[in-house]
Amino acid sequence: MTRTAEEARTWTVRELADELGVTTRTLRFYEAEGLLRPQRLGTARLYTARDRARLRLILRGRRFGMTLAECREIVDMYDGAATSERRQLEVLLARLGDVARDLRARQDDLRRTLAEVDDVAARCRDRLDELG
Amino acid sequence: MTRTAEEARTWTVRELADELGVTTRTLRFYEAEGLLRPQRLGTARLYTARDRARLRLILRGRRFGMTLAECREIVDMYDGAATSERRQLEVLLARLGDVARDLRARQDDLRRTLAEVDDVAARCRDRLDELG
DNA sequence: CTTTACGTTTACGTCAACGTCAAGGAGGAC
DNA sequence: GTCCTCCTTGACGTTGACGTAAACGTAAAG
Repeated sequence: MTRTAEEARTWTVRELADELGVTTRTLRFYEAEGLLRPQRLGTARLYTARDRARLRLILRGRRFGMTLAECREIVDMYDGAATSERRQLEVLLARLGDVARDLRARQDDLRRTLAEVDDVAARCRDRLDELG
Repeated sequence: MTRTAEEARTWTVRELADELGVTTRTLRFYEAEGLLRPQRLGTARLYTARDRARLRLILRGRRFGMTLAECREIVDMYDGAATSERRQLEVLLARLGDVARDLRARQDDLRRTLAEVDDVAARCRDRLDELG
């Protein structure tokens, strides 16, 4: 499977939905919200590797508790990275900095949470040991 | 400020809400949902350090996209860690393991996301360099 | 004693993110 | 042809997590 072959591949709604664990309703909803713009083959939707990549980004954002509006901002940024307009690149770079900062804050948050959970687990084990 | 002094301190709805960046409506809602059980001074709510700790846990869960039901499970677990019933401790320990696994998966997810964001930012900078 | 600034409960409203249902088109199997 | 299955587009329903408004209590300030 060459690179071009992989990138030329397309998906139907069902294929893409099943692969990424969402319903077809979700895909249509995202399209109505302007997050995806699959091509059409007649009336049927046809998703490219690019659409698939966008969708994966969106779903990851959702897992982090982002709203669809925030997800859209992110995926649009990824698309904007190919521009050649100086001003747009600068704006984009600044936004990316914000996003990165936010992500790092989340990492810290997550680290603390995990440490606490591990701590509670340790206390549990101690109690169990005490109980023989 | 001794330890006991700090732990003996109480908060009104407004104080707690303002400090943790939520509305009083949210605190009352959480109470109605059984996530918080502040004492009463007459009819007024009085939150202890313990309530505050629970609330912080809940809010952190929310930031991670957890539902209130999931948050409740977590905070109840923290409370349950002091039990002396063997069976309950074992169940709790197992659940904690699940939670920890999930958290670690999220960490990986975050790491990948951050790497991608950094990558896009780097490509931006390259483009800017090319443009002089 | 009234005003002002809180607090309270109860009830209904809202918004996001879909689910669900109805009514039908397109294309293959038989 | 006629099923059958999958797809389509609306349109309305649902759920979670609050917001908002009404109607009232309370306690300190002037």
